[in-house]
Amino acid sequence: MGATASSSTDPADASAPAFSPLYQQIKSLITRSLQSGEWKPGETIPSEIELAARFRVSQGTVRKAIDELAAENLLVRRQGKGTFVATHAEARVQYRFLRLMPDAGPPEGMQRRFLDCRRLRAPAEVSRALEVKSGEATVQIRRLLLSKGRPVVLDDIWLPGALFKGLTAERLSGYQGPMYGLFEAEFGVRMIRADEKIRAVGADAPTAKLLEVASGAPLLSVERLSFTYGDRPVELRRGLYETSSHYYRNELS
Amino acid sequence: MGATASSSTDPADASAPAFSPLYQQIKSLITRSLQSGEWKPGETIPSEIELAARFRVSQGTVRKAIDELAAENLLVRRQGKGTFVATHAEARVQYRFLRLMPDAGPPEGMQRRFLDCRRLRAPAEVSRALEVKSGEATVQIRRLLLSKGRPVVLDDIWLPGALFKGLTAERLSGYQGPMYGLFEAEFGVRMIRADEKIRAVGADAPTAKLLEVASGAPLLSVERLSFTYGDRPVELRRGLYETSSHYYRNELS
DNA sequence: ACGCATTTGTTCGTATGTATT
DNA sequence: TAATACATACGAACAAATGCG
Repeated sequence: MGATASSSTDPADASAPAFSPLYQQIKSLITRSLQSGEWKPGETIPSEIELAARFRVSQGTVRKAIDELAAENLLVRRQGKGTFVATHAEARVQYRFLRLMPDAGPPEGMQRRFLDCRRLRAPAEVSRALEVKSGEATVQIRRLLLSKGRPVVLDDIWLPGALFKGLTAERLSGYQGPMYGLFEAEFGVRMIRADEKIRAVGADAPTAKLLEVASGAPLLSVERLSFTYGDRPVELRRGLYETSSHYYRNELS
Repeated sequence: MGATASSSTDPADASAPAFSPLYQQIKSLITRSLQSGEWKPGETIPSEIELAARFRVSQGTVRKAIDELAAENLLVRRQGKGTFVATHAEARVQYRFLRLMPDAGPPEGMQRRFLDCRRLRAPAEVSRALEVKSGEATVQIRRLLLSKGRPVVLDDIWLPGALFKGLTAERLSGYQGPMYGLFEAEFGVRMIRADEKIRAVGADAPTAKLLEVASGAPLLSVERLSFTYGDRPVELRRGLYETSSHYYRNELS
């Protein structure tokens, strides 16, 4: 068997944390290539046959590894065409992270208005969440989303400054398409999954003004921590949603 | 080859809606057995080998069918023991439907207090959601969930009366464990998945009194429609959550 | 329009490993 | 220890979708 895979005659793979099935090892090798940028979002990865040859395992073993990566939404399989690196430029992917739906009518692409984009030292709470040193540089973005001209979402976003050098309000405004698409295309940071904590809160005065609601009006507070490869947190976001004609959709399954 | 599966020499399977892969056909046969109650929640289903013999296909094909059913949380595989019908009596399953977490401390089992359980004709909105005829009998339940003695959740639940004959406040109060566990054990109705619509609302006067908050206080409104086998809606639930020391957890992946 | 090569999808068979009883 | 059941791994063949010449 190949050099990479475990072997009954040569079990001395000192570095590995523990035993794991072959397909899991292949899976982590593929993940590493994704992480390193060997294959970029939207591109195809090598065919199953090629990967099998490269890793010196059977096609079925590669297949099982890819199956799991596809189930985790890191890869997308397309019969007859190949296997592609998932990208936030695709509609399907966007709806995984965009949960606010209008009460009536089809899902809408809301207008964006960037209110602020500055660099500042991370507050304690932010640095803790993003796992950067306290006081380290972060990018802070504030934006409004509007539906039919009326404000619906106020987002405050924090990003680690080290990963997003050169991010400005102009870059944000100029980019068409989802913000996560910009992040992956321009900064090589791909959001894989996120945890959210949702509450109902009353609007404070400045927020009420921005969202054009009465002070104290009930708003949905959505606190999101997003992760990239290797479960590294790379975005903290706090959104306030005005839900009188929109709702947050969730599917329990 | 069985009577149901397609065959290259005998493609005349008139009844089937369309062609589908063998393992999909096996999957739907297994689903049918689950639905009919041939294997009950918590029990094992026959081994892969036995099922392969029963359906006249290879073990690998049965395996792929079961893989998908396990991914959909209808079955649970346990190496060395067998494959089990999923049940709401298990902790893992419960947390798929129980999203409210305390800000501090471990997940808690909240106390329940049933305020009401009556039979009445379905209001238009309810009958539409549950897909029963307008005015048909439904069961309506109202309950409070308490954490450390303080009310946190007010639930209003509607069920199709035809499926839940004999459901009373006493049955509900007497049953230890999750309500969905009662439903599956006593009424043979298993909740498979659910759609939720979440908003922020202000507490009206009666609600404020029950939840011991000020009138107009922001509450999370969670409207849930739950489905059983075959995507049949069997529960409509509207919850109001007091989120000053709890939050609704969601994972985007 | 047709056929061919490529790629993923399905199905079978077999052998061996690991967990449970 | 032995039997059982799921898990992993390999190999092989054909089907279906796609794109190219």
